[in-house]
Amino acid sequence: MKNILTELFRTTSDRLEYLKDVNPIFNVPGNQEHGDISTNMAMLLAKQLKRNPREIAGEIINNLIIDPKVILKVEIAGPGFINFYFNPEFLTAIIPDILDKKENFGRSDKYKGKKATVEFVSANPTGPLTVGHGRNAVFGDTVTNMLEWTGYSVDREYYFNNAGRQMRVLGQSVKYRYLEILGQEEQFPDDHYQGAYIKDIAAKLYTEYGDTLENEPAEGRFKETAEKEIFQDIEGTLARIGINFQSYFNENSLYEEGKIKELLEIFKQKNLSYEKDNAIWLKLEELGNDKDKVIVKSTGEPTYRLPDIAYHRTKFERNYDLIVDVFGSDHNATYPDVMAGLKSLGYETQKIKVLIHQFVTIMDKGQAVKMSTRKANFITLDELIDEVGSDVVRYFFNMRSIVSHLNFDLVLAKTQSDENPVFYLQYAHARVSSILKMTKENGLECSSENLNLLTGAEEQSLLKKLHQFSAEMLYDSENFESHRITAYLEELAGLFHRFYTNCRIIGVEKKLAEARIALSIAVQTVIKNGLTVLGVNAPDRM
RNA sequence: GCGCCCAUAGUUCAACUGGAUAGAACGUUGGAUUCCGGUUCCAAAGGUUGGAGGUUCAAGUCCUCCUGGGCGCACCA
Repeated sequence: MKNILTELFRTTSDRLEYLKDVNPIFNVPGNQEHGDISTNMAMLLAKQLKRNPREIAGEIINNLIIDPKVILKVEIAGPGFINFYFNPEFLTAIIPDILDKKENFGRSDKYKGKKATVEFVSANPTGPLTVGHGRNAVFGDTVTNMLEWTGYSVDREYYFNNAGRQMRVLGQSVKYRYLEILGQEEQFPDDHYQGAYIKDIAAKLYTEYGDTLENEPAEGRFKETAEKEIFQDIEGTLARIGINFQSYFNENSLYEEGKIKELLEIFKQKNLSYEKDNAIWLKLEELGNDKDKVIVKSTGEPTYRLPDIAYHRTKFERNYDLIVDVFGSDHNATYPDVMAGLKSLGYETQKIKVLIHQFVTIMDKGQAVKMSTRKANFITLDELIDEVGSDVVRYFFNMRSIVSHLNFDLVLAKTQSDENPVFYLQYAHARVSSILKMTKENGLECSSENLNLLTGAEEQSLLKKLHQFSAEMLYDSENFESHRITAYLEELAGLFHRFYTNCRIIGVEKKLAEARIALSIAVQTVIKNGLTVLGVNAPDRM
């Protein structure tokens, strides 16, 4: 509907000069009395033209060439809104469109030919994924789906570092546990990884090698085995919620390919770095940030900033049109340094979109579940999936805007009733399948022949909602807001249940029944497409 | 102390470049259903949008200050 109006105003701007300067915004009013679509543009123009908004609105309406088959009525309301009412017959045209496009309905080719990369999860292999990683993983994957839905070709990328202090500690932790098995009880250091998975890895090494590793360094087989095992575990967990990465980018490769050295050289040549106290500093203050930061420690080891900048350089070199980074809020202070560094090198940093999500609190019976990674009393993502299943995990993590904290209610997540929105949605989808089965037994088919019979209030509301789907998907994708999809789907499912309660299919006249079947299938298709983008299953029976 | 984010109904959250009477779900209370799935539907009650100023024809939304919370302030990542 919005597209039609946009086109209408574009042609009208030939006659009204001032329409050329305004970007028309169309809204779906919350109140039905305000029409199907409304625009506030007359009010916006009022200021720059210094004229009465209602007068401008009248002038605009007089210049619109309206096809009565499409738009039934246009009116001026309130301080100067222009409200459009669509022709019910036009609204039904969405049904054959949906039935025709099926699983592709709602896609757009706006960004066809564009390439994007989405970096997410990016947890180093020091332990199993936590629920915090879960939000990152699900959101990142959904963003990828949304981008694909608008035409982008997208790579999912997982960036990790298997060198450095964290990993050394990991190897040592495993060795401690291994020596414990050999009977050498030593004080397990407080700052080492205490999770049970460390003991499992140590036990596995013992089973395989007996006591022959006693004198091996922690850096060797202990660390390597731990990394391998943990990565397998992480990949397994991600696969359970339908996430598969196209690429795992190892920080190490930046060193091996000389990218770090090269970057350091460039900073030096451009006079963006300097030496002080035996370390190399990046002139971030000069670049508009808080203060200068160390990029190479006095020990000769780079800090995370240098490889991070080098890593993002490779993203530019790989010619992505859009570079998305999904981070937890604990990273909110680190990325500005990286951005400043890249900008100083002349990269178009506006291509980078950093999405910061807030943390997750697990609520069980009204109580927040306390979590500490070191003490290993955190809930792993795997355990959460065991508890509630993949669909609920994916849906709940997508349900809220990433800027707000997420309360994950375990009790609610486990209930299979209307309290749980996932089941409400999946039920609506399954219900259509059930209807189709029943109607078939009654000799009824799906038909788009008599859609003009769909004039009831419930039917009209559903049709209008279906019209919004494509625009909603595009908007959500462009704004990286997957939670709006869940809100849309819940509204659609609600309208469907209402329709179903009030509009019978079996027992009414055949033409009407078959039109209603077509509408039901259209609704089912849209629910399924929305759920697919969210990564949630749409079952035919429950 | 400094930086980023947040504060909306009893609870969890929406509110589309600032728009019309701030919406929904759950919970609560009351009701419907001889039905194509009782995992459904309808209705009611529930709000000074944390507080105080400001900008605007119009502010939950923008600006300033205050209060309360999350995250971060390393030659860790």
